[in-house]
Amino acid sequence: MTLTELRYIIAVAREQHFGHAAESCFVSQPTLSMGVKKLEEELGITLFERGKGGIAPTPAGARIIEQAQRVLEEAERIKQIARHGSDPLCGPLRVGAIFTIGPYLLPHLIPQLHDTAPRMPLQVDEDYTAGLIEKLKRGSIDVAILSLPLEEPGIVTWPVYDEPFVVVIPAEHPWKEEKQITPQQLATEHPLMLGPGHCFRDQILQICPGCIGSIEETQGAQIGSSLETIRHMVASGLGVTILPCMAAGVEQYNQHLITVKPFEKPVPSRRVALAWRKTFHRNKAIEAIHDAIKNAPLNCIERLDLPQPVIPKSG
Amino acid sequence: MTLTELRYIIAVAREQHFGHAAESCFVSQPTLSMGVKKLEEELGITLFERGKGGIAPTPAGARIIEQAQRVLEEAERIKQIARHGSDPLCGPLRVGAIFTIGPYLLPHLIPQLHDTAPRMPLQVDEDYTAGLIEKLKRGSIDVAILSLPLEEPGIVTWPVYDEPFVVVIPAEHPWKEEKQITPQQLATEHPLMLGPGHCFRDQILQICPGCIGSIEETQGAQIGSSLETIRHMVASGLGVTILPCMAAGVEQYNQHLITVKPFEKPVPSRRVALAWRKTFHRNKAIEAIHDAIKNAPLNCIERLDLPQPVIPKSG
DNA sequence: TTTATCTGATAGAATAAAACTATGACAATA
DNA sequence: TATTGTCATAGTTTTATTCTATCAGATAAA
Repeated sequence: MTLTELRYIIAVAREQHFGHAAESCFVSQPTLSMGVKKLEEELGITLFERGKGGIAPTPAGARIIEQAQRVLEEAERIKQIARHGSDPLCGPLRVGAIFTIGPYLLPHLIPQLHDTAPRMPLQVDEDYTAGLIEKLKRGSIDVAILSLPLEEPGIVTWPVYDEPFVVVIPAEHPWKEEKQITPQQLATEHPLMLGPGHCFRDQILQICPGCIGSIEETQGAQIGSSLETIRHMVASGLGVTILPCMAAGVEQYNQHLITVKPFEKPVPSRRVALAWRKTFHRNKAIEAIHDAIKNAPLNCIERLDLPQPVIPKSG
Repeated sequence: MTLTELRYIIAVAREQHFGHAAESCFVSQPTLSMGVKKLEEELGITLFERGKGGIAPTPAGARIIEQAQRVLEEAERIKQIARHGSDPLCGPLRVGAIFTIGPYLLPHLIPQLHDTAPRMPLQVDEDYTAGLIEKLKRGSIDVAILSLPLEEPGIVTWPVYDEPFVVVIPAEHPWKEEKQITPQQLATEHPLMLGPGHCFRDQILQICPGCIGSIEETQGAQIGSSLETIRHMVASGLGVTILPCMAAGVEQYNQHLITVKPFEKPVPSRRVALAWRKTFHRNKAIEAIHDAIKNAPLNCIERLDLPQPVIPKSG
């Protein structure tokens, strides 16, 4: 597979005509035909249906043409970087975040970064911790926002803030007069939880080992697929739950249906950190994310204000 | 520039040694050296500092190596598509959304899609309408979520829901006893607005032409960079504003500081639609997004339930 | 200092790939 | 049936890539 071949198939898809496509690529028609054929042979599939009524991409061909366009676009960006220098705040940054942080934190970051790094659009990817680590290593994302602890060779972490957990109960729950809740109390109530894979689920089980009993009972539909779902389940009176404080924000339409209660001290919390490859060199970009979080209008978290870890030169 | 050359520079960056890099690429050392040199000449910059103490990428070189990795990763995905067929619900989907929709809608979509299309991770990109259109056309995103009207050659739109606007005022505002607000009333209060470029700003001005007077007065710091900022400004008593209903959800920490009032009928609203290239063929993926919105637990919007527009074969 | 040893760069030949021109096969149209 | 337009194939030329062999500079050991 070569970039030239990819340009050929894109031209064919655009022009729907081998001759015209060849012309637009400044090569002869047989050259282009051979290029397309060679790629088809390498991939082992037909990309274009050459029949009566002109040229049409096969279903798989259409996908591959889209993908080819991406490849060329990414390749073009190499030339841009070469031309416009290496300002780390220029060019998109791929940020991954775990499901239980992304939707609550990122909306506050994006406007901030719009001011501090206007030439650095964020591309957001939400996944489980395990998926983010794999994507980081593959180079598929640049930075991950996730929950500590994390020990991974080749990955640096920078703790940013601690996020306390809170207890969320239906408005008409027996605990509605309680000031604080203890983990022991919770164990008796079978709190609703996320499914396996979410690190937040494991954190709940660590705080409140008694909750383990509720897993069997909440198998299937009772296990929420997202914190939003779980909050709706609480609002519907299906049970109580533990949420990170940023996820406890009450939507307008059910603000009278749920009640948020703090934990008794010591308040359980999770430590949220940025993570990136040691070989990633846009430190200024990482710093921009960090500072955006620092300045975000969020009042329930406890910022840590640590210096950015310095990566010693390997070799 | 060739994919081979990109593989070479990645290998050099990884091995920090031309000879070892050549070995890992199964070519001779001079071949690899020449390839690197050729790429450096084409780009017009030095990628690696060859000096005492081994090989180190230059700042721009480091960026380019990262980018090269992305190019190869995207290229690799072509082979995957060829192997694993063309299931439209398999493989990442790049979704763009305007700033005033993304943060409020997407968090509800992601868990839905996690169930209905688990093998289709979303990659989210937030931008202005103009930026989204350009990215759509470039093939940099696959689908955009934006506000109508939109007439753009080569782009199809599918209206999904109408989102009413609401008026948001500080809790201790003179209007706190009003049941409904009229556009005429608003014009007297100089509502806070987003900066130019946001289509939501233009929509406000259309509903309430009297608001135009406030632009001069609110120039500079008074213009919010995001709806979140504006909401905080309202909570601080700096003024009133108009928000799309989904953005009016009250955060826990200021739920006593702001009040939401409906508009007098006819309630102004915006029509939100999906938009994609006519040449984009993953209709099932578009449908999955549409259905996820349809089933999202959002009660203030009015779903339209139209059929997906059929794109006639061009030719 | 001298001498191995290791680094990456260079030169010229051999090989492989890609491009061209010319032509062929097939289908739709006049 | 002839014509036109389509894309595929053949054979040749040109270009690019890769190889082996060798060089020049730096470093470490004798």
